[in-house]
Amino acid sequence: MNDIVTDCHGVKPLSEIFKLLSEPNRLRILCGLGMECQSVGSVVEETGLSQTNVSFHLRLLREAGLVRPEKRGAFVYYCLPDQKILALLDDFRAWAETLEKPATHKKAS
Amino acid sequence: MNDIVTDCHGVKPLSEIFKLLSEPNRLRILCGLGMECQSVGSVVEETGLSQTNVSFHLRLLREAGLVRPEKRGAFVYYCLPDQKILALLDDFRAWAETLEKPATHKKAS
DNA sequence: CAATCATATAAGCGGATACTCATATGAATG
DNA sequence: CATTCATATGAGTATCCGCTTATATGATTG
Repeated sequence: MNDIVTDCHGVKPLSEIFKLLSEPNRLRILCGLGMECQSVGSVVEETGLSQTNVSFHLRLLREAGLVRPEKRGAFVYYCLPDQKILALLDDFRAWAETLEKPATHKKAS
Repeated sequence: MNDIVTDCHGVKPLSEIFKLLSEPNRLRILCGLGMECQSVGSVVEETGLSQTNVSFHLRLLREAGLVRPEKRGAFVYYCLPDQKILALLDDFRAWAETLEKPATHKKAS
């Protein structure tokens, strides 16, 4: 296990995935697709973002294969091709909550 | 499980972690600390990055609690406070490799 | 087929960020 | 204590990225 330490040069593709997840709105969109596929309009409504902006984010996620579009009439529904990402995100969040940030030292005034 | 889908608004802190991991050099640095603590100079040597740049990245990682500094004489060694992140990164990478990117449609010429 | 609705794309702006150069701090060594 | 070594910080710059304002495509409906 932990093959990652044996090949620290192959982190580029992984970092690109993280870049996609590093944008709060994008992560929120992805997270919103967790329960079920959603149309673009539905995502717009749920997030409060502009339609243009949502389409833009969805495109990035789609091009990376993180979401999959599905045409239904005039609508396009976006789905998670693999629900496993939700578990991964949860694992990460659980771990993140255990992080102890260092004391920011302020001088006593 | 998958609490993340029940609270898509609390993704901000998680996205900040991902932002830290989204920079290839930063991820490479973190990855290099997997086996053992390393001094700044050692990281510089291993990555080929400038000392200033390494210090800059290490600061961000440190402030987030992802790495922990340890003074040893004139040197500062950086360590992973929690090796679990290596497993998480590996899980993510394994999953990322299963992603099917959509066919970029080119016209037949 | 004209109009409308759902979604996608293009161009541009403003802010964030990764990197460099210069410099500062702080420890070891003579 | 002066010099050197290890690391950290600050300012400046160039690039990237997210968002908006148009505009385009493509499907439905009358």
